[in-house]
Amino acid sequence: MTVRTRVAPSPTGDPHVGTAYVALFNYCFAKQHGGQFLLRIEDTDQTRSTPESEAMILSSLRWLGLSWDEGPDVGGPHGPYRQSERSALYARHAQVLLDRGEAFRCFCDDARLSQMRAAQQAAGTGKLGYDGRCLHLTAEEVAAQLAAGAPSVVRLKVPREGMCVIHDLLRGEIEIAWDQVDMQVLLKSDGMPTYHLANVVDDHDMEITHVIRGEEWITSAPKHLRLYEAFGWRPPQLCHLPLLRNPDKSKLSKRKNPTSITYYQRVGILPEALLNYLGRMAWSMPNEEEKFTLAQMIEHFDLARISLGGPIFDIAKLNWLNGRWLREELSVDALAARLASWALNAGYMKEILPMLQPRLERLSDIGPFSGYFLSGHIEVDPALYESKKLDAEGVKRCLAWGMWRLDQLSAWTTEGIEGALRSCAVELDVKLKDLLAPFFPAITGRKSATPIFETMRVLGRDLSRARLRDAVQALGGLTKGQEEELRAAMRALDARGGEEEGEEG
RNA sequence: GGUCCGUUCGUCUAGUGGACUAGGACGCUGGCCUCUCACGCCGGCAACACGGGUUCGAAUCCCGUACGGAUCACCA
Repeated sequence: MTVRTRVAPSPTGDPHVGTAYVALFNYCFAKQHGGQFLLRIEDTDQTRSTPESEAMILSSLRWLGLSWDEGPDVGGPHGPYRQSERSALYARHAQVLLDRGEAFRCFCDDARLSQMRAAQQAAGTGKLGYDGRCLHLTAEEVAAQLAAGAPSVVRLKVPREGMCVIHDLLRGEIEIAWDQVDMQVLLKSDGMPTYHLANVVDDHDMEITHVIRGEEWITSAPKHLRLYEAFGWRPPQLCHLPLLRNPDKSKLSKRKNPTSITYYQRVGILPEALLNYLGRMAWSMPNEEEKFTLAQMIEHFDLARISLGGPIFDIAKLNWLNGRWLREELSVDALAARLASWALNAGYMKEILPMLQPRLERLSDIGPFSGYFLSGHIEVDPALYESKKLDAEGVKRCLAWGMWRLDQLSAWTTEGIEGALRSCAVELDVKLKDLLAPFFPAITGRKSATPIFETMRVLGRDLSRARLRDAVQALGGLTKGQEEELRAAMRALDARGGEEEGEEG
């Protein structure tokens, strides 16, 4: 049996380092066993998935040097590799489950479900999850509802007693009582599958032998095992990797740490070094060498060398490792070539020069003027943030509010940035000029500079965000209370709420 | 809160019952090298969460406690 592993990112945001981390381990495991590694796009969430995000994920993983034997761009015998193109397959399989009595139609709407949850919460018995109301519908009742055009979902039947035993390659046997497992929705009312159904159907169809994914999936493993059983399929080996953490130990998130691969690319981390560092997360070479290539990692890879405590993503150590790669592996020629492909090239010059040209008196002015277009982080000088119109708290509020509004932008364009910041000024009831004042030092390190919207656009979302965050932090940061208050105010302003990124593993 | 997973220096980790006076690396720090800085080299600080067992012997095995994390969606 050939080993086949996969990484299955959801194209709902920036390419996440966690995705690369999980991809790396899957890749090494497969390659070491002479097997295949595939890439599958889990875009069943129609409202959040975007083609731009998918493209960035693919190019980021390629940039790192990871390649896949089968995937949406390279094809393969088990395609398509994009779940949105496989809908018919899931609907068919949901029907099989319905026919076998392993699943049931459910007509409960949002209102009833939230009412049910509220009641369960109030009862405080600790028993949560779908109460099984539609489980008792007769075939006639279901047919009648369907005929009447009532929207419905398909839910999985789950035993109400007994234990589910998960065999985890890293942790041994994990037992979870079936009554802790919800009767998961498999097919949404829009006809799309949920992650759980699509994942199981695809892993089986694509002959995945080992599912190596993040620890966050442990508690839904019983649902997956139940599905394999219901279909009569043999489940793959499961292996749950420890999660990458923020310095405060919580799951790595962009609110607290840069998480986008493109950020690390932008600040000048070499792909080899980032991959190397990710390989050092929870794993070590037998000889404890810190620096190694992908080929060396494959050669020595061993699941037994994975430690289970969640590693904190430490940028200081990543920087040190990157420095070693820079000075130990690159000749001056090679370094020059790297710098050229990074930013010291005509393409990038042509992006920033239109902003610079009107401000130049001598060619040499390019030095002081272009510094912030090439730097990573900017040193924060509090004096530059002093404002006649706003107090220190007001300045921080402008920066934080603007940063969050910018986060909500789906496309990072000059117009989008301008629009977002203009509405911030209205929302905070300050003049645009006063709102923007602290953005100049935060983004460029100067009180005045090139046009801020276009400058931020060129710098990119990740770096702009990181610099804004640095500024807020260096100005004393927001207290938990202030942050909560501000976020609440923002939530109140827009009834809806956009939230954090998520990805498979 | 229920369930599950985890716990070795601040951080990444080595360690799979005796070789542990717990090793390496980042960071911090003292020094050397040196026109400065960086690199490099030498040194220092710093950890087995706690309590019970099992054993001749426990960082390593078992139980409990504490702490941390994840998860409880028609998101993945």
